[in-house]
Amino acid sequence: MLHLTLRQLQVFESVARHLSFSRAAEELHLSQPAVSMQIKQLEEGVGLPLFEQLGKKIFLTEAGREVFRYGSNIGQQLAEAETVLAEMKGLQRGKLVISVVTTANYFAPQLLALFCQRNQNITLSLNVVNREVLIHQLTNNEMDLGIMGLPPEGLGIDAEPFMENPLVVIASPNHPLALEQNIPLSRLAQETFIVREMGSGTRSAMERFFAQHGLALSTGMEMSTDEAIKQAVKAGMGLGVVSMLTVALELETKRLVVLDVDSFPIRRHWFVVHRSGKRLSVVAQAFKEFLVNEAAQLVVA
Amino acid sequence: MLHLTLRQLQVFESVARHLSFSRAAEELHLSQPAVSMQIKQLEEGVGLPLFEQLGKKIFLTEAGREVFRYGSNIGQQLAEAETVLAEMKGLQRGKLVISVVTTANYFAPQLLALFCQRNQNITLSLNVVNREVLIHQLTNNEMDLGIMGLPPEGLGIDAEPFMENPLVVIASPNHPLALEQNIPLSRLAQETFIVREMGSGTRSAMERFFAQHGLALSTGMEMSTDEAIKQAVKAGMGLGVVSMLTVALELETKRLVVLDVDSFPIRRHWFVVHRSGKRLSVVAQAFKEFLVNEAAQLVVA
DNA sequence: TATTATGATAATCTTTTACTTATGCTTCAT
DNA sequence: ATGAAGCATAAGTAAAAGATTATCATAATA
Repeated sequence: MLHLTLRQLQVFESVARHLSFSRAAEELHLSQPAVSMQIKQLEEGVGLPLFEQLGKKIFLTEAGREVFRYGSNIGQQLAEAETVLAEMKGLQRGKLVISVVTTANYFAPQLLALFCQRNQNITLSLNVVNREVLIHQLTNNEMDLGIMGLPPEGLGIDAEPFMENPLVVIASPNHPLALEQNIPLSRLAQETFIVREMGSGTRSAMERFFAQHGLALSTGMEMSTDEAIKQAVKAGMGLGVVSMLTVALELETKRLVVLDVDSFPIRRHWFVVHRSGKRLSVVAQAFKEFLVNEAAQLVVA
Repeated sequence: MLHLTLRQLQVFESVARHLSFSRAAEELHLSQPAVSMQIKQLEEGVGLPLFEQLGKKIFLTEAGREVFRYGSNIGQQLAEAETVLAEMKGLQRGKLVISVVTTANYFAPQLLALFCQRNQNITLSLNVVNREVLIHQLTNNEMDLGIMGLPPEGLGIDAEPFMENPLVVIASPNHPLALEQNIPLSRLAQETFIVREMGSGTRSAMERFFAQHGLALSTGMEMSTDEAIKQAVKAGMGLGVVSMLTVALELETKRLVVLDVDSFPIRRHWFVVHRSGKRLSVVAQAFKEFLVNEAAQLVVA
């Protein structure tokens, strides 16, 4: 094994550049013998003379030229590493791995795009998965931050709310209840609901809500995306409970209406989550703060 | 300036590979705290955490991945340097810079070719220059070895003879003296000689020789190569004095003849030279020995 | 809940590193 | 031939590097 130190290479580089021990010593603010010793040790480590002295001039040997070449490469690698790491300390560079729950797909991309726009040179990876998978990723440390509506408890997860997430009842504009006001909650017991699959955060929240109010929920089809629920509701196959954010377009274009049911909307929040105890990178920390401080205004607008 | 040591990188590499401090400690035959400390110091030097611990598993941070990448590159450079240098210690690799005097161009390439053939992986650079330039290169250490017929004295040059270099008088086959035998040296005083330029080794040797024998040399044209002299002599423009080696072909094909002059041939040698005190590389040393031991037989054959 | 595995921390010791100054030797230039 | 320049060598020193063992904290596991 080649035994040498970076210090030796550094001193060697200076000597090779000046072709003078004394000049190198000056440059490095060392005594001349200190330089001689470093070179001597390097030569011992390498096992070959690196300089030859003829008269009062010194020259690089062939071996010296090789060491110079490799030493330069190494120096370059170090310099490059230094700048990259320096950039990572600031916000100039970094990688951010984010997973969001299916529903968040309606607004998360906007936020990420905006954040990346502000901080160039940040590489981003976005995964859209369902709640269960996200929890799995979270416990396995496969991501930096997650966005979800219903953080699991007791799994050592830090969750911070950053935006409202009202759940509303949607119906086709042709639905009998479409124009009514102050619909009593109990009235919904007669209706059929198109719901998300088990394990979905929206589904859980919805079930809990109805249970709390002593209502039996009659579920029709199960859909694995909010998009599918919207289509089914549009087609008049029943009512739906979805996040307000997912139906902005449909409301505007009158494809769907929000029913004015008592106790609705269900008040929930979006949370940014990460495994507790995880040391967030500079970038991750910045993104989290970005969400907490600005996301609410940005998405509304 | 990024402050880190190769030791730190080495330990880091092991930890990153095992994703375990304890495993790395085993591999490196160290105690676990020793590993912890190296990593800690590296992290301090870098200014960023390289690992994060979640539960009892550790993960590389983004910064850690970068350090791993650059560290690997550096390790690779070191390994490559090691093999190259190891090869240079043997004869498996090396570079040889040779300069030869113009006349030696008639036999030096054969020798070099043979040497390279025997020792693959040796890079060779051959310069053909005149005597003055060669001496200049020699004093400036611009080459490893030189081949010349008349080593300068008093310039701190080591010269070792390795092959005979007889100088003969050549003439056109039609020359009046062509068929004569035992031509007295004095007879040459009536002839015109085509000579090499001043500073040429052959020219110097020739002048010295005539002077020693009390003869005035009448010179005609000056030529800067032996080839040109041969052409002029062939054309009947005068006599020439050249190294025997340069006219082998012309003698065989009767384009030229060697005159049988008393005291001729001038007995000289080819010398392999280098600046005295120069540390010859393994390759240069080998080539020098090759010349001294084998060149004579090889070129004759 | 007790055990075990893993890493962090503390105290300590030895060795090596990275220098220094003083001095000597060689070569070049005056 | 004498001085100056340049590198090597020797002796000495303060700091650090690189370990060790012992102990502690934490989290997964049985």
